[in-house]
Formats: sequence, C-alpha cells, structure tokens
Amino acid sequence: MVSRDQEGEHTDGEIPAVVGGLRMTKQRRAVYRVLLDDRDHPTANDVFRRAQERMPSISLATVYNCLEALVEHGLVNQVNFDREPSRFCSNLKEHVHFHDEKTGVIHDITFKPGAKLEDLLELPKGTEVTELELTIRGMLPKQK
Amino acid sequence: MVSRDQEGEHTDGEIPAVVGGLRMTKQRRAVYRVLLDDRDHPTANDVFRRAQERMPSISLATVYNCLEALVEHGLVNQVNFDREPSRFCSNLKEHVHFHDEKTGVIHDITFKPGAKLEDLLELPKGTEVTELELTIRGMLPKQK
DNA sequence: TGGCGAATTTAGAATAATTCCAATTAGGAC
DNA sequence: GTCCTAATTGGAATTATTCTAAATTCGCCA
Repeated sequence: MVSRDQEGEHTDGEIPAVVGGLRMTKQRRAVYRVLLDDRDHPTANDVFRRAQERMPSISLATVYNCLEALVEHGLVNQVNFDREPSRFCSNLKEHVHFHDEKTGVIHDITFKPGAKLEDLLELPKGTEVTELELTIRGMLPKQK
Repeated sequence: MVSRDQEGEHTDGEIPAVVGGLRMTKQRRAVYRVLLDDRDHPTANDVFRRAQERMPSISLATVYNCLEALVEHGLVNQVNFDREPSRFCSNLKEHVHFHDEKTGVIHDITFKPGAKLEDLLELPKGTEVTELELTIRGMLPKQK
C-alpha cells in the first residue's frame, strides 16, 4: 500500500523541505501545491497552466518531471481513464473513481469500512495484490 | 450491461454475415477471428500483424476501424492499462483483469457468484452503474 | 564563502498510439 | 448493371508523453 501522511497533512500550511523522502524544489512545491489546492483531478496540462500562475517560468517538461517524482514518492496518485490524458490527485486515501456521464465530473468514492475487494473475486488464494485501479462510469441519482 | 451472445457463440464455426447488428465485411471478420482465436489481450498492432496473415492487404487504419466497430457493437472489449496501448478481447463475460507483475501476463478474473461491487463502495444510493473497469496488479502465488 | 559533483530544470526534438482525410473500392437495393 | 452509401486504404496529422543535451541550482565540505 501507499505510504501516506509521513509528516502529517500540509494541505494548507507550508510544504516542508522534504516530503516522503522527496526533496522539495520550488517547482515541485508549486506542482504539489496545485494538487493540494484543487482536487478536481487535473491533467498534466491543467497542472502546468495552474502552476504557471505561481511560477511563470516553469516548463511543461518540469511539470511532468515533478509529477513523476511526486507519484514515485507516493504523494500523488496518477489516474488513467481509458485513453484520456493522465490525471493526478493528492487524495491518498484509498478510493476509486466514479465518472459521472452527465456532468463529466470525477468523484472519489471510498470503500465501506472493512470491505475487501478480494472477497468478491475468484483470485487464486495467496495472490498478492500490489495495486488496484477501479473506475466506474454511470449516473448519480436524480437531484431532489 | 453489455449485450452478449446475440446469435450464440461462433468461437469456432463460421462468423455469420451480421453479428450483434454489425455487418461483417471481410476485414471485420478477419479482425474478429483474430480476437476469437487467441484471447491473450492483443494490442491493435498485434491484431494488425495477426490479421495480415489471413489477409495481407489489410491496413492498420482498417484494423482500428474494425476494432472500433466491434467494440461499439459490444462484440469486443477494449481494455486500457495505465498509459499502455489499448488491448482487445472477445471475452464478454463480466470480468476484471489481473496483471501479473512477474510474467506480464494478463489474466481474466471473474466475480464470485452473487458478488455485488456496490456492497463495497460508498456510492450514493440510486447511483446507476453503466460500466466498470477494474485492473489489479500483483503477483500470483508461488508455483508448487 | 567558494567550489565541486550531482540533481534538477529547461526548450525543443523525438516518439508512438491513435485519429483524421481524401480518394478509391466494395456492397446492397432497385 | 446503376446508383448510393458504407467501408477500406495510405498517408498525413494529432497529441500526450518521453527523451536529450545544455544550463542552472543545490547541498556539501573545505
């Protein structure tokens, strides 16, 4: 599983010099800040445009580099829907994604407490699950 | 859910002139045949190379067109892992994919009878699930 | 503080899967 | 057969992402 909250949540406050073993540069901080601030699953390009507001000199290549570093260090999740551009989010609580077909909005859905996916599946016993990715498409119930 | 087995399984026998509402051309039949014969989740390129054995004149663009038509008509599933090229399979039984990190092989895993995904997730009640895609990475238990 | 090696950033080129396009070909209805 | 539409084709275009090589920054230690 993903290691998380190594040095607590810094959603609002300052981002420390090192997070989860990753040394924070100005650029990495800017990228991470973008993802902490808005949890709407932006693409690398979205992140780039938002990061430019804080740091006009940042380059797209750097955004890709930073995202990669953040993902590798478990600070950020990379999410792929079909063939669409990858999206990134800093919500590290285990969750799955619900893609609302009406609005296009992506919602994070958590597991019910105690729920174990392995119970549902015909996995050979002893199978070790490293990682799972579940995406659901559908429609939310009509608003009242 | 996906409509399936409209005119029975034609895994071995001839592929009829129309399947699931899709008129079968020579090329579509060749592509479909490839997917029926080997269920190893080939990429579009794999399918192209295999289809060329039956029909050397077929083009890659056509393979993409055919795959799209087959997917749209529910005869074939398109499966995406991360950012890798799409893969295609003619296994329409509801299943999820297990990606063996040791061997790279992709296994189809079915749900246990009666298992309902909705039981695991904090979905607002009344949510309508159109489609779900679940990919698991991990390692199968050591061979005896 | 200055200097050094390693890590990071950068702009732009390269890559690779997929889609688009415009022209030809094939199919089915009459 | 004729006509009309749908399908196929090769090649160009697109697009997210990765690579490359040079410039910059960083942390460290004298």
